[in-house]
Amino acid sequence: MSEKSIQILLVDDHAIVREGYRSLLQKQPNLTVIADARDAAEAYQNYKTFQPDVVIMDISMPGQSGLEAISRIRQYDGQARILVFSMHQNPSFALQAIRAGALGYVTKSSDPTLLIHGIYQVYENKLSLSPDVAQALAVEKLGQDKARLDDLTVREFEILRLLLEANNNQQIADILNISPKTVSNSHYIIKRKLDVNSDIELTRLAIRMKLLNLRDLIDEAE
Amino acid sequence: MSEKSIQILLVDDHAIVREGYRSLLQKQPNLTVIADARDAAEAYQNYKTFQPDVVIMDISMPGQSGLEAISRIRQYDGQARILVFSMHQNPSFALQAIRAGALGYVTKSSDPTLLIHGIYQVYENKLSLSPDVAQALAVEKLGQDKARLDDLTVREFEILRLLLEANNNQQIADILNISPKTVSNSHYIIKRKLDVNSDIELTRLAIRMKLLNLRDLIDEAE
DNA sequence: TGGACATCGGGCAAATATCCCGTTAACCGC
DNA sequence: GCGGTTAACGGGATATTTGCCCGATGTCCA
Repeated sequence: MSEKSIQILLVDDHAIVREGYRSLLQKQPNLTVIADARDAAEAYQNYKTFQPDVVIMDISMPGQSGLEAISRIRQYDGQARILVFSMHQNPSFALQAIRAGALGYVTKSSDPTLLIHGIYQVYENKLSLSPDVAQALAVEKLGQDKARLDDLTVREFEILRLLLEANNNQQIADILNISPKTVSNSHYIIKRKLDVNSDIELTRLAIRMKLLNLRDLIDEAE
Repeated sequence: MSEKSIQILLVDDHAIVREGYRSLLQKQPNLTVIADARDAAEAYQNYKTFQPDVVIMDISMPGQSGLEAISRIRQYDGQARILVFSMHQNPSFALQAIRAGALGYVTKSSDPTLLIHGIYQVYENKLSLSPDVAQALAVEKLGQDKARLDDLTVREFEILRLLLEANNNQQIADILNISPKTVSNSHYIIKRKLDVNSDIELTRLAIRMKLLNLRDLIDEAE
């Protein structure tokens, strides 16, 4: 055990979840939560201010996503150690998070000890994936449908996510601070890479790939 | 202030979130967490065992849903006071929860004080909705959402169905022996009648309305 | 230092969307 | 049968988007 405590920055948009982290992590003598943040911009600011050892990040946040925050933090500090703690078991999310610069990916439905373990792993610059995601990623290698999704760059994936939330090009441009023309170009590239000819096909594909959360779409319980 | 503490049963499948509840609620002198549960069956059992004053319930759980748990608990005890604490801002979820027998619905992104406030409200058998959901529900009432599909003519409905099967305008024109221009016009009218402004929104709406059979799209079960 | 990639956006022709309009035909109550 | 109503069809005109190209810049890495 090291004498020095690991300094942690928490990023999650839900107050109750931040509260849970704090309570859980405080039981670990070697872990100290020194700051938290509720969105990508605040995460970046607080990273610069507090220089934490490890960042714990939820990637499903409204507006600018966790992926964006990961990229920006890693751009500022190539040594930043980021552990994603996400509700998505979909391995494509994990893959994109790792590509954006995360070192770890643990699902929220995992046992809390896995989160603790992941923090120590990431602190030592080791990759850490929770078993469910690791297995899903392994299985996925065998499939071909998902391979196309993995052809997307991190940025394209981000734009796809925003498109699926029914933002138009201008809104996405505003969120990402880029030109609508770039969004439009990416939109086209995404469709070409995914081999679809229309937004309807794109949306159907996204549902099959579980990029779109059905629970958000469906009113009645099944 | 009452002398007696309010006894609470927590239901959530995420350990980290249960931890957050405990930490948050323990700070309130009048609230005591006497039990928790991680799924619908356990919630029902523990309700019978502990007879809590208020149940705090997450409705997005794997397997049997929170809505089901609400129904069963209310069937067992028509006086049960249940507060749903959910990540979904979609007012339809709130509506269904209330219909199932919940007395309150607070979103997880709300300020934590709203949860505390909601608990006291529900304890006194008062309805409690967080402002974001209340507003969304109100807006929905004014609207339109359900009957809009009925505004479509038979022909428009037919064209919509073909569009959703990922046919383009020319293919539909060939199938129906009409001009592509007519298909294009109908496509536009459909979007206007359904009040959407992109095909992505159109597809999402179609899924909500169950025009698109999810089973046709999704191979694996959730 | 050179090569592979990612990101960003301009250009431009082709296609489509959007909103208007008129025509035809069917149905319905009286 | 006769107005009234509504559905179906599709042309015209313009605004907007799409599809595909291109080059500029930045980053990572061997």
